[in-house]
Amino acid sequence: MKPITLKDIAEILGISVTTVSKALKDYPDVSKKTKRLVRETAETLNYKPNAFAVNLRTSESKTIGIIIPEVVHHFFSSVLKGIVAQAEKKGYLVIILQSNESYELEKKQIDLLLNKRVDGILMSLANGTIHFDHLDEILISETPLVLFDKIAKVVQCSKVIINDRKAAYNATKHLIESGCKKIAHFRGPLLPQNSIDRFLGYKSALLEHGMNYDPSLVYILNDMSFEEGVHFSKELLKDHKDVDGVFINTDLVAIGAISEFNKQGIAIPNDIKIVGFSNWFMSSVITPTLSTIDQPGYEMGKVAFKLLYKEIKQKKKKIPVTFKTVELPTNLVIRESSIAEKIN
Amino acid sequence: MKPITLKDIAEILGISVTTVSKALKDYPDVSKKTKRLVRETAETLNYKPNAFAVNLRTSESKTIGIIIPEVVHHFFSSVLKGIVAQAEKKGYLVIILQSNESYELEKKQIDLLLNKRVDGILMSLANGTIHFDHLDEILISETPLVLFDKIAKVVQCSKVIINDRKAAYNATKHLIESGCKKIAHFRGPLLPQNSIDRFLGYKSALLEHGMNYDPSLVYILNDMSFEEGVHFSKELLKDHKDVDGVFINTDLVAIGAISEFNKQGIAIPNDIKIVGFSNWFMSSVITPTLSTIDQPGYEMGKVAFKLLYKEIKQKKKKIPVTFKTVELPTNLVIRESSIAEKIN
DNA sequence: CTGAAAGCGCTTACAG
DNA sequence: CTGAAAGCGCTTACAG
Repeated sequence: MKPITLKDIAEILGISVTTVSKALKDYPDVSKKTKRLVRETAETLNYKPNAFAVNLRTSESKTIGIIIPEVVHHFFSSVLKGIVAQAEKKGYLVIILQSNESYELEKKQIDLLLNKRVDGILMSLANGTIHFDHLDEILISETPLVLFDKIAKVVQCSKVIINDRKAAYNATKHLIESGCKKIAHFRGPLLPQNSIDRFLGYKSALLEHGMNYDPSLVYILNDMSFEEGVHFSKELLKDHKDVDGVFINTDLVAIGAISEFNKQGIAIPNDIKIVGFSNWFMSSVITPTLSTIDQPGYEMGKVAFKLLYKEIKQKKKKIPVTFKTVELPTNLVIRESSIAEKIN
Repeated sequence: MKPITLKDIAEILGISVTTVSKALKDYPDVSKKTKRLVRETAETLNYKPNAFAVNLRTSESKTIGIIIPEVVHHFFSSVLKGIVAQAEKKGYLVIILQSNESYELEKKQIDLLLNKRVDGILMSLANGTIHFDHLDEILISETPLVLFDKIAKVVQCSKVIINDRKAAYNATKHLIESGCKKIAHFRGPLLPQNSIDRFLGYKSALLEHGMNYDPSLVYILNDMSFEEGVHFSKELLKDHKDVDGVFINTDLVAIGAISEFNKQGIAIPNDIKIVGFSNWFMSSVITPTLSTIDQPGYEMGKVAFKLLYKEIKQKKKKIPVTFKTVELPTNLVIRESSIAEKIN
């Protein structure tokens, strides 16, 4: 069954393709009668404009691309959900690609999206990404780009972030105020900005509260898994028997830690207090419930798309684009794992 | 900066657009010298074929669409990951849409994909989907369609499923063999085929092992959340004090149940045994670890794409398509939550 | 109010 | 081995 075209409708009604096209797009210079006729016919035949032709004519695809490090991940899938929901509202479709934390893949995927001529790109960078020439390609092609969460400060584009440093500072400060004297940190890999920032927040909270900063209390994680939470908790207990607080880079790892501490009979929060990061729903549900930093994934996706959408519109109208960095608020959620001991 | 076109290259080299096009596509009837020249120039200018024009000419977009009920969900995001990975290998990009379990949204999204003229569609149906005329639209448009996991048996297309009934049968049988005398079931909503099938498997396992089927032991869940697991565990303990086993539709709910049983001091597996469904990674990590049915999400995504890809190729070659239903094996994973009591 | 014509950037059957 | 020409299905500036 060949799809119906404008030409088909034009022939049936004995009018020109031009008029059919204009009638369907409700141009003011077409008579009401013709419009009605055209619309009825289009309806009856179930006419659908050929998107390929429209794309070619208008040079836009009404499609954007998103590259994230990992799809099976609570935070990123929340962001994805926010993006897709918002995009659909504005008539945009979303192509999803995942870099698996690899620079090489990320680079290749940018090429794929650029070749596809998407109207815009949304990205959160891979841990393996150390230089950013591949992002320059996006900028050179004048494709609007918005980075979120795992960003590169040097890249000239709009960004949506949280203040990782401040959030980590608050988490650590909260541990101090709950009475912790020796606070460890399970941090992410060395490269990504957010694990650097969280580490810096941790460190400055210690120093500003007159506490020692001891590098041996900082453990560098790799894949940020539950298993790493278990493993490094064991290490921590071996290395520092008197540790009484941990600030952990992400909830999944923190839940691994809780599970290990529970197993070893270390009482949380009495022996050791824990604060995680991300507010994964499991953290409100584990025993003990986990204090954490609420990181608004869905909201971040929504805002990132909105920024991108605005840039796409501006580009179309040839208005010069000014880049914006939106910082979303985070929130320290205090639960059982970090409450101060009751005074006996 | 205007993108480079074939015409640009042709003009620079003083040859025709035809020859440039053929040279780049390595047609045999172009001289080696011309090919080399064209390629070098294309390389230097960073030529990228205009995908819109190629789409229009070839009537294919090298893009497929996927509609799933929910992105933020371990099983579906695993499927999505499998699809995206496999599609990328074959040069296809994936548009992601989510129905939020709503028939209306699902219908609208099918229209979006059809209007976009994707080369194929992959779907897992919403719980709210009761009739399937919207799927007929896909078939009428002759767009290849593969359903996975939440399918409709009556729809004429390829499918990737697990044998929910058999898996549920095995889960329940395992509870019986572990010594349970009174086994409850937390099932999913009434409509989706997979919650029906799992219920039927539960029921037939009981009957075939000479046990009573008592409808009051079957609880119908709605959103299959952790909270529902907590809630219905409370109900269950109120209604049936002597229950000693539960087969639960999905791990998240089962983990809610475990958490509530733990809280009430009901010993798992000694007082009550539990088997879940899906093998979410948390189930291997909770205390006690949860027995469950391993449901291969990533694999399902891979297979679904492969089927779709084959149909896309066949359609292109005008080979008539025969629909296939692939049933992926599941696996009962026995952990602490269901082991038989030791004989004292 | 209507329509002929050009053009978006490719691909490919055909001629030479 | 090379190229002129047609055509994919639209949109839109322009003429009448």
